[in-house]
Amino acid sequence: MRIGELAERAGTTTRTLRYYESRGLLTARRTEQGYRTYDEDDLRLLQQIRTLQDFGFELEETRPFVDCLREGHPTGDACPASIAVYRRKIAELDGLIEQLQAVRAQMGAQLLRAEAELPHGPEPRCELGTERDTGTDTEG
Amino acid sequence: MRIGELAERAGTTTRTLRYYESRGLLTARRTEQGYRTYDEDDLRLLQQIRTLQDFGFELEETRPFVDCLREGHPTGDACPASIAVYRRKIAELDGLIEQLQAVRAQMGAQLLRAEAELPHGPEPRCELGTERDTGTDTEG
DNA sequence: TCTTGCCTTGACGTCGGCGTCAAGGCTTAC
DNA sequence: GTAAGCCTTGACGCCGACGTCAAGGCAAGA
Repeated sequence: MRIGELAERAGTTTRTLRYYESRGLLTARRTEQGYRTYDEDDLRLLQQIRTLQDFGFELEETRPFVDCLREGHPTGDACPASIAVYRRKIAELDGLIEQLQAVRAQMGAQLLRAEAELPHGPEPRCELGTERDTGTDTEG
Repeated sequence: MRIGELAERAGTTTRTLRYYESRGLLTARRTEQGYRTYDEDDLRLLQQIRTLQDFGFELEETRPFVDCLREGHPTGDACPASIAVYRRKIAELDGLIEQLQAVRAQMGAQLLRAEAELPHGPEPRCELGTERDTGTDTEG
């Protein structure tokens, strides 16, 4: 298939595929006329990249998975290098989540304080019955 | 005080302060020589901005807090507009945390699966005695 | 033949929050 | 007088993952 079809099947754009190629992640055969052509393996490789991107991976971080697939493994994470990246990203995620939860807690406290100090009391944003609940729960 | 001192006291750079000024967030009086001068109120305003930035606010989102302080309120969140931003950001945070936790769970599962399918079993990354500890610390 | 629609390469634009450099002015110390 | 150290404005650079535009080639259909 050519670049337009691959892009559409993967739910992305031709620009993105050319960009991946420029980064050395997605190579293409060429027709005599210079058109890029791809096969189903390329589609799988591309889907792997997109999945990881959706997970928040930077492009460079997808490279071990791409290499793994290129080596003939059935999945991109069937290699130690990919697994190492998984581990690193999970640790990053855990740290980030922890940070965000801390910020969330601080902001929640600030909000409560600020609301309490407002001249006219806790601003009735929208009347959900009474003030029994603000709708936000602080579960861990 | 002049820009250098303010920057240092706020733990930031002169470039940043000029940038804030260009965005209309931090105004300055001028000496006859054209030097920017600031007072303690400006420092407080700047600290407010920096705190919010640390919370992950975009500059534009700090504007209501800045306006609030300029109106003479003791804190930047003593105004309805600021509180509205708090609420929005908290909702954003909650959504983001939820997303990240979902991604985290998926990646954890993927990692387990991939490890299990590795030829030589679950890769002994490094032998830390036994598996008594995963060693995650919370960086600042 | 002409239009339509795919493809090519190349190159500049975007966004946010600054970093960094250039060229120069003011003041103070030596 | 000159070097140091502050300040000024202006402008380009950076990062990541592309978007978008330009100018043109190739193929298929009316």
